[in-house]
Amino acid sequence: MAKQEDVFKTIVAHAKEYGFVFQSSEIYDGLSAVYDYGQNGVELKNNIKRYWWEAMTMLHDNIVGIDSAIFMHPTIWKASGHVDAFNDPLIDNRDSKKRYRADVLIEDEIAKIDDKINKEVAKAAKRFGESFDEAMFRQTNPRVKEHQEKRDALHERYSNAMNANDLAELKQIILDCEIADPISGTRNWTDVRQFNLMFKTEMGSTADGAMEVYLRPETAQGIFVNYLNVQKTGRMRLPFGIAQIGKAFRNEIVARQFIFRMREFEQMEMQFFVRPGEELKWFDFWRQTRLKWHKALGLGDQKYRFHDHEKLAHYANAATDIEFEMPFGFKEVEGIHSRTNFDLSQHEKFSGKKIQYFDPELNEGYVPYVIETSIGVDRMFLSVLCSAYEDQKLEGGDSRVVLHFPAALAPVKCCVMPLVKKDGLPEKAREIQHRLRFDFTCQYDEKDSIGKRYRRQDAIGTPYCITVDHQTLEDGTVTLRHRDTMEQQRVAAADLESLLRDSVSLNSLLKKLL
RNA sequence: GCGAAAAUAGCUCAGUUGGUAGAGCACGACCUUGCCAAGGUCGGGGUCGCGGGUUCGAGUCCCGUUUUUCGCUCCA
Repeated sequence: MAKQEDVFKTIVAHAKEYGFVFQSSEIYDGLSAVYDYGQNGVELKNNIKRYWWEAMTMLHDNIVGIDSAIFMHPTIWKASGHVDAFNDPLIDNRDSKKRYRADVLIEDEIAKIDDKINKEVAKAAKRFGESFDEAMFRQTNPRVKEHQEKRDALHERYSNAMNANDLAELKQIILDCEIADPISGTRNWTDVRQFNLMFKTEMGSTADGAMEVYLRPETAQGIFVNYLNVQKTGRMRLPFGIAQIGKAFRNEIVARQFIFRMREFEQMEMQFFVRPGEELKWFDFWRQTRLKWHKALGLGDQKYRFHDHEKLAHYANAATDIEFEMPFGFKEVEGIHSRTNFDLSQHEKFSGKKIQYFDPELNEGYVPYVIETSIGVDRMFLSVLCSAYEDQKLEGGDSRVVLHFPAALAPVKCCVMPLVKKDGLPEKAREIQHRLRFDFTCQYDEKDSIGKRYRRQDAIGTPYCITVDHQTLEDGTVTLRHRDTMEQQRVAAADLESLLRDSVSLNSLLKKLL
C-alpha cells in the first residue's frame, strides 16, 4: 500500500511536469482543492468528453444534448433538496477529534429527558394499574413535572436558535446542558460551524435588488428543469434521454486526493426518462451499457467493479457505482441511479407547472421516471492517467516513463522529427507535419538526440513518432515508431494519414460499443 | 475542520553553533554525434511560501498565515 501511495505521488508529479494538471493560482500559493488543466491535460480531457458525448448523442437516436447555465433559479435547489440537506451545524470535540451535528447532540439530549419522563410515568402506570397514556395524563409527580419543564424550555431554546441560525447559541446550549462527547467523555468543544455545500453569490448589481443564487452543485437539475422544453421542441417520445457536460461546484469540507475530489469539477450526466414501472429494467440496461463504455477503453477489465448501494438516497429506488481501481484503491468514477419521479415531481410542486408526459400508447399522462448516469470527468481523467502510467524497465538497464493512453484519447497523436538538424531534413519534416496537422494533433521536434525525443513523446503518451532521414529525401519513406512496442516500420510518407486515422480516431472506440 | 510533518531554481535536494545561497538534472544558444535520453563550450533562472518578531545580522530561532502530504472526520 505504501508503495502504491508512492506511485500515486509520482503520477501527480508527472502530471504537473508534463503539462497535464497544475494547481490553481499556484503563483499565489495555490487555492485548495482547485486545479487547472495544462496544455496536454486539456487535450486528454476534451477527448474523454468527446468520447462520452458521441457515445451518448450519436449512437443513441433517442438521446439529445443540452448545455444549461450554471446559474439557476434558487428555488430549484429547494425543490431538489440541496438547500435543506446541506445546512448542518457541526461541532468538533477536540479530544476525540470526532465531529458531530450540533442539532443532533441537542436532540439526543432532549430525547434523554423524554426517556426519563417515560420511565417515571411507566413506573407510575404499573403501580396504579393504569395505561401509559392515563398515567401521563394524570401524573402529578413533581420530578416528572420538573423534567417536562426542563425539556420544554430546552426545546424552545433549541428551536429558536435553529430558526435564527444562531450558532453561538447552539454551542451555549451544548455547554449549558453539559453534553459530553460519548467517546472522549469530555466537553472540550470547538465552536459550532455551518457547512453549506453550495457556493453562494449574488445576482443583480444593486444591494437591495440582489438575489442570492448558488453555483450549481450538480448538472442534473439543469436537465430536469428543461425536460418540458426538450421533450416538446424535440418531439421526443419516451423513453428518451438528455445529456449534458458541465461544471459543478461543491464546497467540500475536506477535498483531497488530487483531482479526485475538487471544489470545482466537471460532470457528464445523462437523464433517461422512462415509463413508471419500467425504471428497473432501464436501470439494468444503463448499468451494462455504461460498463461497456468504460471497458472499451481497454484500461483493464479487472480494474472495474460495481458497488451497489444498500442505503439509498431519498430520491432513489436503486443505485450503483462503477468503481475504478486507482492507486489508492477502488474509487467511484460513475454513479447510476434510478431517481424515480422525485425530481420532476418536486419541480411540478415548486414551480406550479405540470410536468407530465402524455403516453399515446397507454393513452394517459404521468410524470416520467428517471434513470441517471453521472460520471465525473476529472475522475475519469484520473483513471485514464493512472492506468496509462508506466515506469518501464528496458533491456540494458535503461528505463523510460511512458503513458499508454488509448490512442484515441492521447493529447498528441504524432510527432514528426528530422533525424538530424541539417541536410534539408528539418524542412522535409516540417512539410510533413504541416500536412498532418489538418487531421491530427501533430507536433514537431528537432532538439536533442532522436532517442531523447522519443522519450519525451513517450512521457506525454504520443502513440506515433515519424522520423525523417536521408532516405526520405530519396524515396519519400519515413520511419513510423510505435509508442508501446518501440518498434519501427518503414512506410511511405504519403500513406501516413490512412495508416494513423483508424487507430487514433474515436470511431475505433465507438465501434466497440455496438 | 482537528492533529502531525513539510515548503530553498522548472524538478530532486544540499546549506555547519545564525554571518548576504549551491549541486545534479531540466531550460536557452552554438559546436559535435545521429534510430531509442543524460558529449563539449557558454548562458538565463532563487527577495529561501507569505507576514510579523528576536538579533548588529535570519534560509537557519520564535509567532501567525497559506499551501501540500499523512491520520482522523465528512461525503447525494
